[in-house]
Amino acid sequence: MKKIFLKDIADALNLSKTAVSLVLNNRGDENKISKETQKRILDFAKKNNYRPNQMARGLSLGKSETIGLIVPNISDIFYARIAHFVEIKAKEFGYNVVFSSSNENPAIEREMIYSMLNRQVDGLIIASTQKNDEDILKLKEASFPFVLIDRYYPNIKTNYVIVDNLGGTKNMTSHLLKNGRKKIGFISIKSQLDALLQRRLGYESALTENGFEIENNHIKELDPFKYQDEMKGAIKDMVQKVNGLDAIVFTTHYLAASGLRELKLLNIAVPKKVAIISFDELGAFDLVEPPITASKQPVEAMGNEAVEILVNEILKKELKIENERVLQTKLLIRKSCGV
Amino acid sequence: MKKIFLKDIADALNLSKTAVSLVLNNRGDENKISKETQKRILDFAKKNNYRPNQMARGLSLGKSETIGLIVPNISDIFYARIAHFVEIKAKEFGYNVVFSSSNENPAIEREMIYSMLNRQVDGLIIASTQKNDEDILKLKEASFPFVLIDRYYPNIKTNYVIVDNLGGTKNMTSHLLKNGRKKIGFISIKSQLDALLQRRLGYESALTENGFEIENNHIKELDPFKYQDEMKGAIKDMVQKVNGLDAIVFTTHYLAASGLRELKLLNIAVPKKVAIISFDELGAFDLVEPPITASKQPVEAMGNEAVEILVNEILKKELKIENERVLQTKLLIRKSCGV
DNA sequence: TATATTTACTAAATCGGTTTAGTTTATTTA
DNA sequence: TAAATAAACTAAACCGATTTAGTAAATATA
Repeated sequence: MKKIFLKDIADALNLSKTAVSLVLNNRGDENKISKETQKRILDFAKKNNYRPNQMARGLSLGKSETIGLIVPNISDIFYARIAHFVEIKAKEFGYNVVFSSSNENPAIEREMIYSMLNRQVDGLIIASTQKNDEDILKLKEASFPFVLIDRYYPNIKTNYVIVDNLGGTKNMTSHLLKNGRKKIGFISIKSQLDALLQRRLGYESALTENGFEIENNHIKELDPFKYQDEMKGAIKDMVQKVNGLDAIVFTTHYLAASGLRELKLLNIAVPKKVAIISFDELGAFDLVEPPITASKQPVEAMGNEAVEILVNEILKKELKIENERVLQTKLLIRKSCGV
Repeated sequence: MKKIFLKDIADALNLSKTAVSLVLNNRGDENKISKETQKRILDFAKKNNYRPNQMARGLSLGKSETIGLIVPNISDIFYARIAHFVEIKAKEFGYNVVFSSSNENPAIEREMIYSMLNRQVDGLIIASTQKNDEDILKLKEASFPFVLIDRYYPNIKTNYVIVDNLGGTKNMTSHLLKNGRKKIGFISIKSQLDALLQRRLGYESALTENGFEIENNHIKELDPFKYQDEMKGAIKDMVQKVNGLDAIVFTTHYLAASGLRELKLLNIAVPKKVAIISFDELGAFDLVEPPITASKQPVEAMGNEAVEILVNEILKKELKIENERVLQTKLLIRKSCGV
């Protein structure tokens, strides 16, 4: 079963490449290729298992029916799930997905963007490091179809699909206050990401709106690559030293997991002494002890909407609609915040 | 900043496309392009941010510097992590990665294989549904470079990287026996996957080697798509009904998680009444109550080795070495099996 | 000084598709 | 019955790279 090309079909049937190409692209009728010839071509192609070389096709058409997905880290279950739903939705529209991880490094992200452009992806979905204003602007100026997901650039008007980080965290913090907690800490990652800033603002606004002061030493922002080492100190400071906090808001699932791990090692009772709550969750958060209350992100909707917006953008001719979607998180109440 | 092509560089510098192409591919010296001309080309290309169209390049070269990765489901953390390490290693060798999920459907897997071949991937890494003998054989006959990962075809000689499923499960079962458990159950997925068969054999051989009978009603194989519904019944049968088992071996992380969930709902004490142990683990298995003893798979090594073997295969000229790698799992002992 | 070799390039073919601009033959229409 | 139209195709250009087979001018060798 050797590989067969357009020319082979044309030669075998005594036709031109043009005729064969037209028919195989479902444009036989409009180009008045006789039904009989069409059938001959289709049958021969099927029998010989013809499959067009997508490189040649892509070169000729200037497109590839491929979407590029750039995420910080595909082994983070959050982005893995995004990728999963992006892939499913993309396939519905006939697109394949190429992915790359930037590892939170803007230089790698830039490299990935251009590498994908060179590979003629038809559009990009990017969960950006948010330090690439320049390249995002270039994409925009070039009218290249793209959608930001999970992270966006507040100062650049683009299509994006994000969640309401402020609202979600405010909600979480209010939940703790409602449950009687008075001294609530906040553990996040040191980062310029707007999502994390918004989460902090959500925490702060819940406090102030409820008549509490914002205390700087109730807030810890850990190094993104060393948070596991820094967690113990942070928890000790907040809970065991002078602060005596009775609750902690974690801004990511991995911080919450790491935090709980340290709380257990330090023998601090959760939620009795300290309640914890997490922005975003892991599949096993209902199984840990205690089960962790968390704001669940609508990952499936995020993936779906990003693809829908992108495909629309790819196919559209002139219309210039900006799609800015802010989805809501959902608080899953479990036992880590007390009753 | 508009897009620039090889021809533009040639025209601007009054040179031929040939010269420019040779220099940009680092073959200026061997083709006696003067140092001065080389510098002019390199400078101009850099200044104008030239990036070759990879479709044209791929068409011309018959290769794409891209590796295809086909997994059952990218949102399964196990495969997400495989993808992560595959991507990192591939990048080291200068390859990009295209991924697709087969959703355990052999028809989709076949479609993905051919779609990727049409996109001129240089090689494939496949965690197969294991129901595609035909296509795997075709790949082999065509001498197309590929490596199976996680799942292989016992009857087809190929490159593969898998783990010692039998040994790992035997080890797990022995661990339970050593801890004094006498009536050990086995919960798996109904499937033809050799990995799951081996895990069952591992369980059985540990039992027989230690003088225990294999009891068919101690073994449950759940529907892969309905295991969450079937889990409660399985646990009830095994623990609460006549069987009165005192331990359960789960063959995947999601079965263990689901099983623990039901055990908790049924108020069955773990490990006091029933010990549990899991093949493969989730990141939070050390945080759940009780922390789950599990066989950890060497995901990073699997990804790395698969890529190394594949790249070797892609680059090699004649030599025909079969690489069959069976890696060992590592038992992480936690509290779910008793002391 | 005539010939051979080297240097520094280039023209054109090629990869495998798509597409534009025709062409030939048969059928209508005036 | 000649001119116009329609039917059913095809030749060749094109996408943007790589590569083969040369070539003209400069230098070396006999």
